[in-house]
Amino acid sequence: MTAPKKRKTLRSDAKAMVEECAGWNARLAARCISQFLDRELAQSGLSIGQIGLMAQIAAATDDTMGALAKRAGLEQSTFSRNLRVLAAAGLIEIALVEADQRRRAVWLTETGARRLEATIPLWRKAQAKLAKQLSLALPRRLAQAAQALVVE
Amino acid sequence: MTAPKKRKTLRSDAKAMVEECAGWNARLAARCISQFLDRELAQSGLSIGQIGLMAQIAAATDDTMGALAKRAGLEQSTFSRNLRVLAAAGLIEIALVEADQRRRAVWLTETGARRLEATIPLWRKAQAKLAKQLSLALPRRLAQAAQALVVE
DNA sequence: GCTATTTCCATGTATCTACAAATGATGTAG
DNA sequence: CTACATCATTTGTAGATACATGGAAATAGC
Repeated sequence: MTAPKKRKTLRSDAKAMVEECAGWNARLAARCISQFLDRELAQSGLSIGQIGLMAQIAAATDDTMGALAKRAGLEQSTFSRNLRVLAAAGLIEIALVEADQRRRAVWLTETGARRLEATIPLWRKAQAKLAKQLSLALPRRLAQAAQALVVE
Repeated sequence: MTAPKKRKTLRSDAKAMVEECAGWNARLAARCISQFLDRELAQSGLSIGQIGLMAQIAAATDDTMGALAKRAGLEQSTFSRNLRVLAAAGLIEIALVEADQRRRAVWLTETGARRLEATIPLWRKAQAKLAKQLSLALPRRLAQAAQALVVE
């Protein structure tokens, strides 16, 4: 009647972790879905991440960077850097706010707006294709619940 | 009876995209959940991503890198690079397979195994805390469904 | 007004992610 | 046995992500 081997316990614990960990599963899902959409939308020349960012900007009315980052659920520093890629591509513009020189205002350029517009039908098609394999309510509910975790 | 302004359409389309896009929502959820877990597990000195990787390795029996990457749902190049961080930290070992010098075998070091073991109770606590705010079945089902998208 | 604090954004640093191409080892046709 | 295809992994390149920190502008106290 010796004690069970530690390593065997570790292995089964690890297996449970892999199967059940919300973080692992959420990231795995995000990777797979992003890869799928990136491939479906490859002809647009934009990644699904960039499209999402542009949509965030297009959907906003007059927000500055901090507010946008928060709504996007991104670290302000991450948001800032991601925007630079879009700005370098000529899809958005970033400018100082007259009234408060700390702030930055962001908007789509004409080019950016056209690109986003052109991408929407492709996105709809891809999203529909996706919906055949998984319930779209799933990621939506998950995102909604997850956002509550990081209210600071 | 003029045609509606294009930009207005774009704004509402963008709003729908932000709310409904499975890719955006999945990534948003993954970010929030990972941030939450990283903070809960900060004292372990490991990120939830690293913990997940180590669990994958511990759960496997005798796989080499390609197979592991596939099960982890990661690009093999991504997997390879992520492992290097763990190897540099002395948590895993990577070695050539005798029989086929193209392949690499991977396992936890003694240190790595102890670290993972020590982290499991913390992870359980964090996961339980998480479960109070969202159904753990949600990410699990999503991951399962999403993996089907990228079978090649 | 003038200093101290706060606010907003950018940068330094490090990891995660993926696609394309390169490298190196093994298998195979002739 | 040699050239060629195939396979497993790494490297090149580029973007995404976050924490800690830095720097400039605005606000609060006095």
